Amino acid sequence: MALLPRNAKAGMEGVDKEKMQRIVYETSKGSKYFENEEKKEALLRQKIENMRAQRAKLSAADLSHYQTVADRRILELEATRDLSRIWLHADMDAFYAAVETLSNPSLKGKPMAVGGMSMISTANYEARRFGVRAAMPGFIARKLCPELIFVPTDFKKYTHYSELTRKVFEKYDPNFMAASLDEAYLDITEVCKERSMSGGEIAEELRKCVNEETGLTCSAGVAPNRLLAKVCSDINKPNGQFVLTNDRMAVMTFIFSLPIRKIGGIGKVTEHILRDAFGISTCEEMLQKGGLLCALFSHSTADFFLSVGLGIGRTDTPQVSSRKSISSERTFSATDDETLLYQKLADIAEMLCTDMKKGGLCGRTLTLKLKTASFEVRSRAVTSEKYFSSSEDILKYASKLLKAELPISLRPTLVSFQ
DNA sequence: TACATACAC
DNA sequence: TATGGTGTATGTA
Repeated sequence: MALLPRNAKAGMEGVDKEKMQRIVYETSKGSKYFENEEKKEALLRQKIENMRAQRAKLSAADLSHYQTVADRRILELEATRDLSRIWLHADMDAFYAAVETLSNPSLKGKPMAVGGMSMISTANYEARRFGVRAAMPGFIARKLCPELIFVPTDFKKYTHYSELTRKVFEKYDPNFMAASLDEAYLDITEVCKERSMSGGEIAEELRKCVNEETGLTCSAGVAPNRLLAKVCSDINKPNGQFVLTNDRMAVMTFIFSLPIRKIGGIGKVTEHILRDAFGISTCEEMLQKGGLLCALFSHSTADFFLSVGLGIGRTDTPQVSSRKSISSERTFSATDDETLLYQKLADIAEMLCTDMKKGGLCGRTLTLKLKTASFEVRSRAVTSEKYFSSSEDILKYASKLLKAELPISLRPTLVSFQ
């Protein structure tokens, strides 16, 4: 059985979820994609079995040792808790879909998705009631909702509206952090102080201002750190907000009942592992099983899990770091025609080169990413002594990597790291 | 460094 | 008919 869609959202009361899942399953079943997903799930189950076995091997002495490690680490993390800042996470509601509705008001009230038959970027709330989701292929969405209207993506438009929202964010925090076109983190500590307003009042005003400037709605979360603010912005979505006060007890009460999947950085796989190998579903259980986590995960991963259990997150504003990689990838229908594969490779190399020139970037490591006809993903890399940026160099290294993989039926991609 | 995974949007 | 593209982080060998 396939795993649940990754964003089974609220607002779905009175909806036949079983019927939706059956439609998704029936539509996917038997496809190459589906078979690959099953293979991946089998590997995950294997991994979970391995972790259970490792867990069972721990002696009483091991357990008490790791409990001590966890207890000490929890104290150290607690000492770093910072309740002095107020963070706001702003998240535009169904952003791409909302922008498209602004430019075509006849879409209002109708189920609509931005994207095409192979992939959907965003669905409006009317479409979500049918189970239509971001990252769902359009042909499945249409089975769920035959009336669904498809609108092609138009990034220029979304970038324009994104800039309008950022002009508003800037007024509340000149150093705000843009997380994507439709999300941002703002440290509103100073503006709250200067204007003697609460975080909630600032959030109300900011959302009103965003709406006046763009005609779009957003939701906001206000909390003592970014990790919590992000969780909070999802609680009263759409067009709502939620405030978590800067109080240790309030934070602990809030975080303890929270399902781990709500935390940014904990996805489908981690949720599955923690639940099936350790019986952890809530953040409180992260703390309770801290010893096991310290025994079986790396230092940094265990630290992350424990800090989640404590509701501790980043409160600093990191300076914008330079980017670490640039890539260009295209998926096309599978072929084993080598001439055609080299032609596709040359096209992608050209696109990558154009982007690198635009950004004034060059790289030393080139990674060729290959998607096989059966949806397996492989990557092959080379590092050269000197930096390169010309399409000839890119194609030279990429062709060499591709040649070593032939014959193969592919749908490729290109990545260059610097 | 090479490769695979996980995650976010 | 048909399951994306871009970037970051991390674990492991």
